[in-house]
This record gives sequence, structure tokens and C-alpha cells, in this order.
Amino acid sequence: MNKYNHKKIESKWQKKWKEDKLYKTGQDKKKPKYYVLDMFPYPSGAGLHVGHPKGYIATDIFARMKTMQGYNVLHPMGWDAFGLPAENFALKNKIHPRISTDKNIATFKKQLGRLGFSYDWEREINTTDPEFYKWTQWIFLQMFERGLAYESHEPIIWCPSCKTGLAQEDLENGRCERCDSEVERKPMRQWVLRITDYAERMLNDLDKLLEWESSIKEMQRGWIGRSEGVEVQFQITNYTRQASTSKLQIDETIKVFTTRPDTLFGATYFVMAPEHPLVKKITTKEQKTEVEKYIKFAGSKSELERTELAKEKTGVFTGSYAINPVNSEEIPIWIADYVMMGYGTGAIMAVPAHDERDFEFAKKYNIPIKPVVVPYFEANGDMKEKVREDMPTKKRNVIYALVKNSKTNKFLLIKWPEYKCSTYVVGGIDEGENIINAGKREVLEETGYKNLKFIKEIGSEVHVNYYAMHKKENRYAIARCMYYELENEERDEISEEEKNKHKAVWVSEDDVDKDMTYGNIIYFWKIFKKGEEYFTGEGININSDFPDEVLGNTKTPETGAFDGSEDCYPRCGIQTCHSVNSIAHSKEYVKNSNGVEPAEGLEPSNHKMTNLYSHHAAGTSTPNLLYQENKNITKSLNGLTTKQAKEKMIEWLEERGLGKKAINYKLKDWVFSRQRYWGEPIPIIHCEKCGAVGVPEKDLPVKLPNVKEYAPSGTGESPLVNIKEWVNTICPKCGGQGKRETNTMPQWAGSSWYYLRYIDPKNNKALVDKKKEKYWSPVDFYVGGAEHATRHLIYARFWHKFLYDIGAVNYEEPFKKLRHVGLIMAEDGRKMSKRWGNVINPDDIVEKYGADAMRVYEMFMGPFSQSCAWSTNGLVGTRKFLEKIWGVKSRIKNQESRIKDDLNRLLHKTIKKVGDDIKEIKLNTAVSAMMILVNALEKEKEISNEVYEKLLLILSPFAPHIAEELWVELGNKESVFKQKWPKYNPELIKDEKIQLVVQVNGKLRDTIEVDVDIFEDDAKVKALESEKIKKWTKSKEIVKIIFVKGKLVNVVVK
RNA sequence: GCCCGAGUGGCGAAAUUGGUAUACGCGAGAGACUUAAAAUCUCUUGGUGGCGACACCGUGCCGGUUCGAGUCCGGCCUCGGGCACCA
Repeated sequence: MNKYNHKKIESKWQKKWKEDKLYKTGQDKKKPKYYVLDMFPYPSGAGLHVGHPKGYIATDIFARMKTMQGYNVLHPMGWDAFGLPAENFALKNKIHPRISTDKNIATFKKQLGRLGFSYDWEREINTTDPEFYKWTQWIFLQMFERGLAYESHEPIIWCPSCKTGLAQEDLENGRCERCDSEVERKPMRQWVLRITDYAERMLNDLDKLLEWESSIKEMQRGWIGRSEGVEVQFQITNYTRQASTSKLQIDETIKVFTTRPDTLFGATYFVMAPEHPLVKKITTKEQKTEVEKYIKFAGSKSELERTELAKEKTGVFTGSYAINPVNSEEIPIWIADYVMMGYGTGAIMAVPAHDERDFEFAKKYNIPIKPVVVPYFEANGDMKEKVREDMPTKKRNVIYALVKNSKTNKFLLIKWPEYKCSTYVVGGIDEGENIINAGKREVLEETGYKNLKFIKEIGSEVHVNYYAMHKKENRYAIARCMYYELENEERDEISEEEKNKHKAVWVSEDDVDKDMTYGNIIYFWKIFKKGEEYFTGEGININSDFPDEVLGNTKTPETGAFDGSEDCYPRCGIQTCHSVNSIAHSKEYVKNSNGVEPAEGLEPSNHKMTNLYSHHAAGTSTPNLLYQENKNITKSLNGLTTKQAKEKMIEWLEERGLGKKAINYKLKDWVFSRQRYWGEPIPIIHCEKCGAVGVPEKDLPVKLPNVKEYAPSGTGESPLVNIKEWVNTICPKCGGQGKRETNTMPQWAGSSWYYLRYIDPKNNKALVDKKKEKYWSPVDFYVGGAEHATRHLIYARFWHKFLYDIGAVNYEEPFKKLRHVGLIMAEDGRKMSKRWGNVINPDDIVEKYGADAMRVYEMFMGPFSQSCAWSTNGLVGTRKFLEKIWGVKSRIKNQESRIKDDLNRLLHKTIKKVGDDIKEIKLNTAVSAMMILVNALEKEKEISNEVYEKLLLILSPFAPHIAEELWVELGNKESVFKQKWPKYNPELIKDEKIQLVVQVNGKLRDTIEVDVDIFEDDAKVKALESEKIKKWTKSKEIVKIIFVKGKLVNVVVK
């Protein structure tokens, strides 16, 4: 037999398939449909590298299998050919983008052709084709007519190198994604699409997309960035704050957006973005110079400085004050560039006690920090009640040991599984130091910093985990605590020596007073010092929801903070010292706010701690608010979860007309114009009399004029401005003088709807025939790079929903199942790029090893969505696999030869596995299953035609050329792709005999061959009969025997 | 900093609802064929100890649950991806 010559057979079949129109989309309306789509490529000048086709191979496999399974499959390809890179490439090489684009497309198409894809090229589309972009323009017009496309003059992001405005999404680390230059803000007339109108729907409908990867859905959620809160009105009225301050006649209301209205009581200042329109009006004479200087300074910062690099907060006082509506407090108004005009109202109320940024700012400018800590407990209402009821009695015998002088950053975590919460005990153990040994449950050993072994279990339901923090960040709130649950008698077992050794101060919850104050439990604690008798010393009340509040406390009686008297506010002293509910609970805060000295070693907590506490620890009441005017509202907020407190505050504010519920999105309206040449012209005519007028539908498409000079003008206007004969036109409304819009659309325009056009690519009456759309939509399976998760996929969903709303399409979501393809890295582990000189061209691989080998290899490399480094060595393996298949053909004997039973079973298992794996895009294991089958065939002297044919059928989607060649060589007249996908026999995929695993205490000791359906008792007997097992069970007591059907027997011995 | 995902041989990676860890492929070693090499074929290939049968250890680290954990739970570490002054 001849050798496997991929070059000969691949070009032969590619030609034949084209001639036969084998991949023309099926039209049989009785069949079910399946729409398999790739994200269409942008045809760059560099051509394809081996990474590009990975996704196309997967969809091709899918499409071929679906066709064989009897579906009408739509599997098209096209070109996303407008956009900046094409234009920049054209400029650099002095070729018109029309020409270079067409050339690139031809190259791409040729390269793709060599890989043997089953695209229906009759449906090819190209976004730069006027017959295509006619409909892109049409969609824009529909939006324009409905007010979804509007002109704006706000400053936008401007790339000085690309000489065009960009959308926020086009940035990467504050730089232009395309050319990596620093971008600036520039006021610019531009077209904007009101995508925010669809934010809520796009967010909600994510839940309906069951076959999308959850990571992509998460990204979209983050991108839309919905937050719920309230808009609160702050008054600025005319008054004189100080004699030295000039009197301003202002009567303004400024709105702020906040997600934490429950912290309103802690607002100590107010900030506006430097660009805020009211800034001028509220700046006093005295502050004018400073403010103007600052605005200039802030304006000069580039986008990069303002976000990435500007860690230091800056700002300046305006001289005016706003009135906090909840307590009528006057708070100073500052301007600072950490508040941005683009989000919310461009102004905030600043609560330094509860916001890191505000805290930083307040610290820098010496603004008071005032905490509002609303107690809450992360459990639902019922659970909370249950805790309240159970806690005091259950925890009667709790002893907390507080150990002083900690320098390490460790603490313990105590889980209370029944309450679904945890207690974090801050602190830990110093190196080389033993911790108190406390009776029988004590398992604590100090063996050095990294090898702490902790209490395995304290009590039946309490688990303790060791929690080590970064040593480098030596700045946690440190209160070295240990928690033990002991019986009364057991306490006595702790020796005096041990107690002394650790200078512990013991705090005991001897008695619990269930008196509820402001929704909290008041625990009655007795404090006593080391060396003193247990349960003596003075008792104090601690206002606390939960014992962990006390656990974190480092204040000891010795320092005098707890003097035991009711009105020294001991509870606050304790609580503020430990409750790391916010950064406010730092040394600084405690000092500033209520004069209670924090305990030694108590440092500002970092985020991690803050989060732990704010999620798990109960909060505290707020000392300086409880006794102020707003007693009632703070009182009623006490004992609520943050969420409940928030809602209550909103209610409270709404009742008084001070604010109302509001929702904000990070998603901003889509800046839709580009000041460049190579894009779809925006179909608008500007008329002095009528304003912006849409081009009538009959005049579409507005063709992009073919010009010689297409370099960007640099004035911020599109090069189209200079083409007078194109720009000057007639206003379609009044017939007067009109000028065409010269901005063009961004690259994302065409890609936002292209998938619809494949359904009906030649239609000149509508963008798609609605009946056809009903049949083919939605896209059943969509594959592309993850980099499109937040742009293309958001834009396309937005346009699709809009088209649905105007009745142009039948379904609300365009893509049913979405998978992203993992990158193929170069052999050196870097991205394939000209820059590194590590690009592998598929043409070379196809030439040397064949398209089939490459296709199979790319699928075999690893999990489909995972990125993976290319290895030409690895490719050799799949080539050998194909050669083996080629080789075993010579062993086919006459049709009558009986198939060996175990081989037949393997065949059917493989058919099942390959089918299932393709469906789940686990193509690497599908290939490996076929390899196993082929290895088995190789061992046979003769194989039957039937087995071989079925192998070719399941191989054909992966390696279409070789499969077709061998299929025809077997004497078949019709293409392998016209065959039915083989069915497996469910009877045959079950084994009759299995290797039953026999374990002793969970360790494998023997395997015995038994019937699959062996009865439990028989299996057990057989297992115990085994000599190897006897060895292990001899002179041991058999406790029990576990039997898992079809799997194993486990003998448990003692 | 926040949010996702992932850590398994020399390498790419497998492993149904917890049930024989390392399938399949690459690489490496030994052998066969050959004058020789390449190609091809056969065998070996997680670690340690042992002549050996075999034993012990082993899926990033520390614990937990279980008869049994790569898989489940808690924590940590590292790497990758996304977001990032979003109030």
C-alpha cells in the first residue's frame, strides 16, 4: 500500500469538496437546525499564525458532527475588516486600506482553505462591503430615530497617536489599546449610543444564558457594574461660617449618590469633582486662587496619572459648607480628583470612617473621622434571632484568654457552623512560645512560626483553624487571643505556672445578662488578672452582639480603660478597640474620636481584616452618635444588618424628601464616533435649520468615498471633512444646504450584528428575513477569544436587544452557547508575535505535517479553553497517530470476519466517548480515546471492515482529508460526510467482567476479576478469600466491609 | 486592593456522583532491524528502600470530614485572567 501523502490527498479533497459544493448550507426545512459560529477575524497584514485556527477547528468538528447527525448546519465565515489597525497599516505602507484589506482577506482565505474547513463560502460577508454596511447604517438610523444615538460634546478619551476618540473599553491600563500611547481628555463632538438604557436588561438576562461560561458572565456583570443606593440632597445655603469667610449667596441643592446611606451620620466632609459645574459658584473669594490652581493641576494630569499612578490623594477646600440632611451638620466642601465627574453625580459625601479613600484624604487634610458602626450579623433574620436566643446559654462556660505583647501576625479562626458564621480571633503565638495548655482538648503545640499545630477540635461543634497572615505586613490589629471551651472543673486543671508563663489576662463570661439594649445583648463580664483567683475582679457590662467582639479586644483592666463604671462608656472602649469593622477602628480614629486610648499594638487593620470582620463579626453601636440628636434613627438602625440598615435609611430619607432610591452603573454610554477614515460613515446630515437629520433609508448606503488622502487630519476632525463634494449635500428634510457627518463608526459596529447577516446574506430589502431568522437564530454555538467578553459580546447583546425591540428579530439574546478558546502560546511560553520572532505559520505546518495532523494536534494539546504552549514535537505524535490509521488499513480482511468481542466493546465505547466529548468540547480526550482504539487495532492481525469504517466516521470531523481518502479507498462512492454519525450499542459499552478493587482501610491491596453484576455478599466473600487480603486482615478485627457496586470492596479492620 | 480560574511525573495533560492517581501523547533509557544513521517496532519510565516478592511515601502547603479525598469543607501560598479612586 502507498504511503500517507498528506500533500496529495489534502489538496485533492479540498478541490473536490469545493466542486461538489459539499458544504452548502442545508435547506431541508424538516430537519432541525444548528448554527455554529466563529468570531469572524480581523484580517491583519501578518496573516494567520497557528493559534488563530484553534477555535475554527473546534467549531468545524462540531459542525461536521452535527451535519452527520442530521441537522441543517449553518457554518459561515466572514471578515471584520473596518477599523483602525487596517487604516494604520495602510498608512504605514502607503497602500489604500481598500486594497490592503482585500489583499489580507485573500491571504486569510487561502490560509483557512488549506485547513479544510467546512464553511459555506457562498454566505461570506465583509463589513466593508457597502451592501453589508448599508444595514449597519440602517441600524444606527433606527437608534437615532428613537433617541438612542445622540450627539454629545463632553470630553472624551483621545488618543493623540491614533488621532481619534476612543471608548473607555478601548483602553488598556489607561493607555490606548492599539498603540499603547498615553491618552488624554479632549472635548469633542461625538456620537454616543445610549447603551445604559439596556444595562438593566443585559444584566438580568445574563441569568438566562445557561450555556455561557460563568467567567464571562461574571466579567459582564462587573463591567455593567450596577450598584444600588440612594441619591441624597445636600443643601448649600447662604450663611457665614466664619467671620473671615465671605458671605456667599447660594441656595443650591447638590445631589450625591451613595450605596451606604447608613453611614450618612459619619459624613465629615463633602467632595466634588474638579470639573463639577457648581464648583465655580460655591468657591469663596478667599479660596478662589487655590481652587483655580487645583483645577488646573487636576486637568493637566493625564488619564494614566489620574488613575494608575495617582495613589496620593489631593484636593482643596472651596470655602463653602454643605448641610448633612440627617443631622444638619455643616460639613466643608472640597474638590478632589479622586471623585470623578463620570460616575454618580460627580459629588460625594465623604465618610472617612467607612471608606478607605475618604479615610486617606481625611488623614492627609486633618478632617475629623467619625464612625457609624451599625451592628449586623451575616445571617438572615431568623438565624439572628436564633443566635440571640441560643448564644448566651450555650456559651456560658466560655473563657477567653487574652495574651499580651504579641508581635506576630497570626490569629485563630473559630467556626460556629450551626450559626453559619465565624469568629476571627486576632493574634497568635510568638515563635518558640508555648501557649496555654488547657486541659484535655488542648492540642496546641508551638513548633515555630510555620509549624503550628492547633486544636483539632474544641467541643463538638467548634472547629479551630490556624490562620496565618503575611509576615511582611506587620500591621494588623493584634490581640493575641485564645479561645477555649471548658467545663468548669477543667479550668482548675490549668496550672498556675502555665498561667504565669504567658502573662495572660483572663476574661470570663461568668454570667450573661440577656438584657437587650438597642437590639444588642449586654454581656456581663467579670475581669480578672493572671495570678488572681478565678472569677474575681470587677464585673462590667459590655455591649455586644457576639463574643468575638470581646475576643478582639486588647484592652486590659490594668491600663485603666475599663474602670467598670457605667458612664465611662466602657463598652465603647472595648468595642472600638477591637471591632475591626472599618479602618476607622484604628489607633488614629480611636484617639481622635472619643478619647479612649486603644490598646497597645492595635494598628490600623488592612483590608483583609476589615472584610473578615465586616462579614462575620457583629458590629457595635456608635458612641458619639447614640447620645446626639439623631438618637432615634441610629437607635432604630441598631441591630440591623447593613442591608436592612440601608433600606431603613432610604425609607427614612424618602419620607423626609431628602433623597430617593437610585441605581448607578459603571457602564457608560458608548462613544460611537471615530475621527478617522476607515469605517462606516455615520448616516447623518447636519443642516443649519433642521439640525442633525438622518439619511433617508432609500439613500442608504452612504458610501465611504474612495479617496487618495485618508491620513487623519490631526485637527480632531475626520479626513472626510476635506472631501467637499462628498460633505456638501442637501438636507433631506428641508432641501437646504446640508453637510454630511464626517465621523465614522468604530470597528465594533459591524461585529455587533454580523451573525444575523449570514442567515440571509443577499437580502436587499431587510437586514435579515424575519422568517429565516426565526429558523436559524439564535446562534447555537459561538466560539471566540475571551478578550471579547466585555466589548464585542456586550455591544452585540445591546444591538440584538434593540433589534428585538423594533421587531427586526425574533429572539432577545443572540448567542445560546458560548465557549472561549484558549490562546496558543509560542514554544518559549510567550505570546506569538512578530516582535519576539516566535510566530509559527500554519502554512509551514500544513506543508510539512498536513492540515489533519495540525487539526488533531491543536485539539489534543489540552483543554480547549485553556491557553497552552505550542510544541512541534507534540505535533509529531498526532501525525504518527494518523499514520497508524493509514497503516492498519492493510489489515482489513473480508467483511465476514468476526469482530473480536472486546474490540467491539472498545469500538462502541469510543463512539460514545467521542460523541459525548465533542458535545462538551472536551476534544483532547476525544482524540485520546481514538488513539486508544487505534492502538488496539494495531495489535490485531486482522481487523474487520466495519470497525475500520466506524473509526473513520468518528475521525472524520477531526481529520477530514485522511478520513475521506480512506473512506473512498474502501470502495465507498459517497463522501464520508454524507454518512450518518455512528450509533453505539448501549449493551456493548458495559463490561461483563471488571477488576474489582479490594482495599483494606482504604488502601489498595488486591484486585480480583468478577462479574459486573456480582452480588454484594459474593463480592465480600471473594474479597476476604484473597490471599493478599488475608495477609492484611490476619489477627485483626473486621469492623465493617464496604461494597461499592462495580467498583470496590473496602475492608475496615482494627 | 477587589473579583474569577488554576496548581497532578522530566513536559502537554487524564481521572463519571468521593472509590485502582498519572489514561493518551511528548521526552528519556534499553533492545530489535540496519554496514551505519534516520525511520519503524518491542520493552522500561512518580519517588525512596530492597536481589526479590514487596513495603512506605506521593496530586502546591496546613488542617478537617469520611471506611476511603486529586475530587468535599476551612485556611494559607503561588501562578494565570479580569477589574481597578465606581462613592
